[in-house]
Amino acid sequence: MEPSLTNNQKIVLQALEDSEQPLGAYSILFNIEKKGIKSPQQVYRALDKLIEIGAVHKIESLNSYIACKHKDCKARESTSFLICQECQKVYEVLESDLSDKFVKLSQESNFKYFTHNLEIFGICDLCN
Amino acid sequence: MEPSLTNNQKIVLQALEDSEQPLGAYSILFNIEKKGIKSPQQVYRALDKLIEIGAVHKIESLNSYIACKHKDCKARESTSFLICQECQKVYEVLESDLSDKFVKLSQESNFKYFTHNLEIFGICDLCN
DNA sequence: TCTGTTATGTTATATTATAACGTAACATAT
DNA sequence: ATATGTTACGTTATAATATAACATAACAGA
Repeated sequence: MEPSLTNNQKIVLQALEDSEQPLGAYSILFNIEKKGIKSPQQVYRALDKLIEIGAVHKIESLNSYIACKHKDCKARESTSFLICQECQKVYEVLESDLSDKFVKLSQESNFKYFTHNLEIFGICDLCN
Repeated sequence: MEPSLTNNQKIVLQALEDSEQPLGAYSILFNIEKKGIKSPQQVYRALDKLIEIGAVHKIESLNSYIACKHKDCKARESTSFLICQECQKVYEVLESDLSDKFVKLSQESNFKYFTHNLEIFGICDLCN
């Protein structure tokens, strides 16, 4: 079942969905001040929840956030991205065999795999 | 040929080498204040250079840094880590076929691979 | 209605990172 | 040896990212 979003969460999510690029928290805040959101806290709280339910992912190396384009995304914790260094767009990769690969890789070090974060940088189709 | 390090760079690198866990920049600063390092700038500058020559890597999701244990590390840009959620230790993975895998993965989206950052979270051998 | 839980608003502060400026150290070309 | 370019250094200030802490509101279920 779909979790219902609060007003603030909807506003933050909408801001991310309207953006081609990932947005930082303060950039989101700036975009939605006209809608009554006044403090970083409100943004970060909404982001926390949206990330928890998989509607938003964080790009760690950019300290930025994107709306997930996939319905009911399973990437609550593990995420894989292609990040274009030219246009800044982020493409989420959904490859279940990636996790398999990482499980195996981990095992070689007797490491118990839980989650992963993969960020691939390069040039996207459109910019090439 | 080995690039020679300046005094500040040596001090920062030593702090990281002495640590079992990755350290944040301000944590490094705290550790080496007694050696005359007084400002974040000095730490960040040293880190920039150390990262550039491959002696130090940044763990993006932790905003922290580790000394590379490999001689003349080739991971100037692409890095792969196993991060233990129990003891916080970070193990660097050197698998050249990872890059190959990511190149192929990228190609499927007509994306031109440059570099990557992989962070795998789980439990290490010692903590298991 | 009481109570527990979740969301909200708000102020303040912590944490991480860079900008900007002036000076020093040093290599090397004249 | 000195002028010049480059790299490093020291220092102060500030930007950018994220969380703490506290009071209040909204709401569901016992």
